Amino acid sequence: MKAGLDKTKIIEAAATMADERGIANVTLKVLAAELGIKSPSLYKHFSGGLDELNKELMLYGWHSLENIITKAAIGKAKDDAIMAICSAYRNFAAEHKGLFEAMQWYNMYRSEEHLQATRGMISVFYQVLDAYDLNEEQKVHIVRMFRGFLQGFSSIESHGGYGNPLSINDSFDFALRTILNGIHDLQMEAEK
Amino acid sequence: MKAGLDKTKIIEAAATMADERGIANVTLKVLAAELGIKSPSLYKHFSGGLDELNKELMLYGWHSLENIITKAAIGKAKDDAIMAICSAYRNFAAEHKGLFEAMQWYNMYRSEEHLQATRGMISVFYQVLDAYDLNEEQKVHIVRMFRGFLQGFSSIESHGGYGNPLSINDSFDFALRTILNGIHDLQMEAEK
DNA sequence: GTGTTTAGCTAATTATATTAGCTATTATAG
DNA sequence: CTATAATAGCTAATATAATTAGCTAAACAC
Repeated sequence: MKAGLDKTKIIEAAATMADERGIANVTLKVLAAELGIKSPSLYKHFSGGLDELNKELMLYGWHSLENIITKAAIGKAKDDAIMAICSAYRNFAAEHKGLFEAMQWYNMYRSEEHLQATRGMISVFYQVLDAYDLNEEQKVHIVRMFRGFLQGFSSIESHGGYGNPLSINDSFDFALRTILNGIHDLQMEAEK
Repeated sequence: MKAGLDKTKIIEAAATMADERGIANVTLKVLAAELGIKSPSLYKHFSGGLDELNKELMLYGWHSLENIITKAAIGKAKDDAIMAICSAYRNFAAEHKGLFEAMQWYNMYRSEEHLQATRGMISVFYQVLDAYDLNEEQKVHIVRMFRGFLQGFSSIESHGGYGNPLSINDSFDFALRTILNGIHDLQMEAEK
């Protein structure tokens, strides 16, 4: 009973490690070494082993992202708020490549917990959209579009999939403006 | 020299298996068993082992997708062509969950080959966009937006990440219309 | 036909995850 | 405070997958 470890500390260490070496290189062995313990000891905290650790990493990641975009939206509304949370999302993915990987990668074949984990982040989008004159169905479509775009764009960008790095910011802005225009169009229809 | 295997046959078998059980469950052992050989024999075809197999799977996936969206665009132009290739992309992801996983998952820390692999698919988008009056920079932004959206949307959908399954088609249509409107707006500016 | 390549094999090695069982430290009941 | 219970850590052992080494026989080249 030397290293005063708990689940949280271990998950944070694993997240840091994932960002540094990639999620695939976070093994129980090397994680334990980093924490100054032996790998079997990790089972005292995660009886489900590596699998459970990955799941917790996924949950931790989505909760972190939720917090970050929530803070990004403070004091902002409408288009400003949307741009803020989208940028925060993108930055999070860029700064936490490994964790972001875990957030998507893990979810294979386990949608239940993943749905739960993303619920908080999604509700931030819905709250921001409440400031617009949109019906429920429209909001669903818009949130899904944002989620799809943000996840894909961030993922591609993180992996260096966008050849020319020069204007990625411009591409991101272009995309956000395009979606915002779509929202504005729905507004105009509603006002008729 | 019994089983007349070659790289292509092995990759196709691995792809099928990935779609059935998930990419993480495609092990050399079980793949070899499926092919009627022993796992060390796979090294005669892939000296790089599992790693190389995954890379080949990634390449195979992007080339397949390229072919599929190319065919989807035949006889179509402008908005029709775009909708066709986007739907084909989405369907491909839905029908090849495991392979699609490999296409994204693998690329971690190896962007070179991934860039090569996606080039073909990307050029299909550029060709379709040639029918519009857009400058090069605008095309870059639009293609990046499509890629981001399609990858993220398809990935989330495949993993059951969109809670209510009822209107996912509508959400997809909404998103495509939104992006197309963005393109049309650029057109109108160009005509001034 | 003889010689070479090579796709397959078995056996052995390495690496990781995981389980079992032990121990000492911490926490708790009295 | 002391006795007792939990538990975080350990070592040793097991299981499974990837990989390497070296062998063999089928296919092929001439």
